Amino acid sequence: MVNSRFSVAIHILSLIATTSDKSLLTSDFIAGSVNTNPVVVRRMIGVLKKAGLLSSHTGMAGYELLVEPKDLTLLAIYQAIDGPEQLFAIHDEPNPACAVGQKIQHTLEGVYTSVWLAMEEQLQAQTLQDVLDQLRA
Amino acid sequence: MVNSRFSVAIHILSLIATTSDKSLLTSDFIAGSVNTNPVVVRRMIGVLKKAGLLSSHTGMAGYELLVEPKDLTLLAIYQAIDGPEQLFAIHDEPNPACAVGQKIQHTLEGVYTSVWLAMEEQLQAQTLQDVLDQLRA
DNA sequence: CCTGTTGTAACTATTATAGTTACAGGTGCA
DNA sequence: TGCACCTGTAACTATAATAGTTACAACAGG
Repeated sequence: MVNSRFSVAIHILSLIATTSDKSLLTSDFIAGSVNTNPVVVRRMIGVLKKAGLLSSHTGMAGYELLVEPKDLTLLAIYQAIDGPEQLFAIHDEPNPACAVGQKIQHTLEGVYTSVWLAMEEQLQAQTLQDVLDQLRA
Repeated sequence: MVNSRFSVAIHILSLIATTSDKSLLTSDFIAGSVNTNPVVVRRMIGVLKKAGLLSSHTGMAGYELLVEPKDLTLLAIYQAIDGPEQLFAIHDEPNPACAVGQKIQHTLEGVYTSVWLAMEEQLQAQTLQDVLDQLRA
């Protein structure tokens, strides 16, 4: 099980997308919905902002999306948070004197790449708008 | 990034599958190839044994696969290790008084399920034999 | 009986994640 | 101008997962 940052990021972006009164959108308000600490929210928002997904201004309430929900794929959100993440860790320094140890890392990389590509395809196929539609349903 | 247990498990199973002289197969020998502690190996083997993938006998060197490499999918290995794992964590107790908070968990579960199914398909499509072939190549 | 092995419990170390406190500095309004 | 409220960020703590280690009981086979 991986961390919950992806879930929190989607929650935050959904909240920003669905709240029309921007003056309500403070880190404190968002933290109340996510049920966490305002600083955790501001930290996450800083990451999403750096990735160009939203804007904010010091000292002023109100966050705004910079990408239309229908154009914002979950993959873009995922990448904003975790960067070019690797799915599974590979144990380092297996014994190079062993036939298996020598090639296992490269082999596993191939295996994990195919798994990751399948995942990526799914994340690419879903947008924030899809999430919003399901939230409304 | 997830832990390296999946990688270690595949390494161990590959080693067992490719070592014909079973008397060499001690937890110490395997640990030397993986580059970890013998106890870590024995612990992992205990899990794989419990899942019915291999056999061992107290006090006696030599592990043996109970499933043919061509019939042993990576999914089976994955499930042996992590059980019915969830891919991404979902933050708990989002605010039920909020429209987003109220439905986000269920929505995210749907999203993550679709991602997991794609992953599962990939893991199901590859067997230990495929790994062995790549190790030999 | 002795050596080497497995199976396990118990402890420590390391790291990632999340939560918290604190505060500098911006914003806008009375 | 002063004040209340906000963001951005650093620094620290708490918790939990993972891996590594030590220790030892029990078994196998010469």
